[in-house]
Amino acid sequence: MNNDMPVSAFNRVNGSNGSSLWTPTSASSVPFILAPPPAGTASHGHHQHNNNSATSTTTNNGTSTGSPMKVPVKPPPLKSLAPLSGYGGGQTVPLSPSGLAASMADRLPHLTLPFSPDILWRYPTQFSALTSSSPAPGAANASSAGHHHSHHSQQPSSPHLDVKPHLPGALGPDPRTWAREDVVTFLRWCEREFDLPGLDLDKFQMNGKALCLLNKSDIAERAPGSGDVVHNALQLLLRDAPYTGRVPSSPLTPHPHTAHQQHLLSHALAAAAAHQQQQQQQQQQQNSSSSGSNSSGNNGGGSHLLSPPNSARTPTSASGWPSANQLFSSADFHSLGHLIQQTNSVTLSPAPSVSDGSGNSQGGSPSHAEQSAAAAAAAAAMAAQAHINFYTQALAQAHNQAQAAAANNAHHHHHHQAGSNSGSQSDSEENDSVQDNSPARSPAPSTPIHLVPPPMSPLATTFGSAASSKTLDKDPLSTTPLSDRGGGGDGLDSGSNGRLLWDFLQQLLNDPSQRYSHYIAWKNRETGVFKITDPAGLARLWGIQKNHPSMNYDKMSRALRYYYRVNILRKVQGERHCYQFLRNPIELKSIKNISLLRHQMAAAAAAAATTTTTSSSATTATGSSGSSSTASSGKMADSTDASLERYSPSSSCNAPDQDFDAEPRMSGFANNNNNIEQDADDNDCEMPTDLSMERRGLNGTNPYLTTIKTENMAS
DNA sequence: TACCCGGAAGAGGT
DNA sequence: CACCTCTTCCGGGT
Repeated sequence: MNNDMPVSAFNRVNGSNGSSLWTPTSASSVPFILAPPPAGTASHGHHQHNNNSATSTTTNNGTSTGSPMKVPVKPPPLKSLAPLSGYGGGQTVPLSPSGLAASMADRLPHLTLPFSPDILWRYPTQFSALTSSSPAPGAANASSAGHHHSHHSQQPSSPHLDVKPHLPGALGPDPRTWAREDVVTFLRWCEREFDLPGLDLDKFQMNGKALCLLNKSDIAERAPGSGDVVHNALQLLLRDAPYTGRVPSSPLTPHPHTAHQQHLLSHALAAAAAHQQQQQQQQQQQNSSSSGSNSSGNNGGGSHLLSPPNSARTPTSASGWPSANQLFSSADFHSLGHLIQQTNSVTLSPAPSVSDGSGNSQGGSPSHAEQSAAAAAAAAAMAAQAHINFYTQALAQAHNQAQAAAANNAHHHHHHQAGSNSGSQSDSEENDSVQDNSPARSPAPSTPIHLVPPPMSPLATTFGSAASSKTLDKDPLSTTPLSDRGGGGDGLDSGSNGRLLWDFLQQLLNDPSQRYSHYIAWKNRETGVFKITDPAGLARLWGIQKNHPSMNYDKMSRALRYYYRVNILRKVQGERHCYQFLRNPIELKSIKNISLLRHQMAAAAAAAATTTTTSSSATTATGSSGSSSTASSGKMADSTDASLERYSPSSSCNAPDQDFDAEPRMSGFANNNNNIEQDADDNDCEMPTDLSMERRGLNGTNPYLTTIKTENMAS
């Protein structure tokens, strides 16, 4: 039985045509690279029977007989590129095994995409236009958000936003050198550029240096509703500030603080983008009235939204982010971090068992977490907006270039087709990539893919998502394989970059050159429905990516099933190897970012906590609700709850749904926009957050889910 | 048979 | 050390 999501869940908005919707690519960004398969990749095999227990033992070593070898060595096979991945990136390019090393190096330098796909991903709407080819007016904005990318060849310094160029000429490049008047000038500029509500300049009677010392929350206090934007803009300036004693952080090598901030920013941006989109949509709606879908895709189009399952839910509107906006207004902006915590990210954790205390989570209290999340999102949105403005042009340009490149490549690819495998690839664009071409491997050509890293730097720079933050300067490629990389250098997100299965799939699906279409392809991008055309081959690629040579479709599909409970994916019933993404790119991105952040924060918190006492204080801190707080360390209490609820156990999500096809849903989708309001609650499913399901009880879950699921529960 | 489902235990990374 | 995201196995269903 599948249950898929709650029926209602599906709504999605489509945008106009969808092109844009999912388009963008991957999620994240990260390009990942697949290295050639280790020589022996085995495909599967093994099964050891032993159950788990055995397995464990097995682990690495191949000890266990059966088991295979898991990675005999950790091959370096894949590597993902870094983080920048996150956003940055770009595109990936397939490499052929053979050429990897060399190619990597080469590639790095120029990544193909001018801009990272992320942008698209994040700001589909805007891009849609772009994508579609026409530069959309609104579209322009997107750029910044995405960040990264933009410049092809050159490194953009920070792709993200370059605020500088837009600043009043009077302002010096380094905020730290600003006088009071400059601060005022800057703030006024922010008001104009970002349409901020109105800043109380009296609260910013300080010089630039002092302003720079304010943290996000400080600024937020002084500028409710706009603090994040101001802060983000300021951080951008700081980041790029040439002089100062500070380290200039290059995008690539951000320094810690910066990185962290950027990280946060990236989240914010993503949210912001969403927010912006929503606003746009709302406006459009208002204007057009309720036509509902948007017609053209204008920029704002709301296209793309996949909303999650519950229809109601997602207010997401085009933007995908649900409520953010709503909340936004009122919202308090806490620090993003705080928000994030509350928010919960998505986690795929184990099943829920706990009941949540709340019971309704959503209903009642969802609030904090949600609100905060919303607030965060909103803040982010604002920031994003700003960025967007900045970058719009850049993006458009980038986009065009990208397209051009794509065109070039076009020849290569083969699309699916059979044989192909091909790979060919292009070098051109992507750079060199090598592609491999390879030989065929089994079913699919298997070639390993290489995904090229993103343009790197860009992302790295700023926002890049979490990931980006870290950066990898080095060459990602060379760096380690995913797994390995973790620690060291970049690390960023390890979590993300291609490391997350859904992210990986998104990247393959959105490969501009369609190089992986014989492994996996969209059936309906607008609705997020895709088909795994070569299960074995895809599993192999995934195995390579994760360094699990024994990966097979069975295992990979198990991983996919974990996404059901989180409402990231659902199975399209009746069609083999056919699944559907339940969240739009923006949401996914957010999930990813939130997840990363949360992770980081949790770690930090844990560390701190250990030192201090966790107990009391912790609770308060975390939860607004304060309720459970149970496990301190664990997830954040409140959020958790909330999240849990939301995600309640798998069952919850899964509703019996029926058909899926894209179509049906689509329509639903459209609705979303409208829904925005209500949904705060709905979020449940939607936002995401947390995948984790910790074992929380199902019960509490949100009503929404609950109802839906009832049945499932049974199981 | 092949796919699909989800529980359980654990690995590995952060 | 806790958490996250799978990975590995498995029994059961379609």
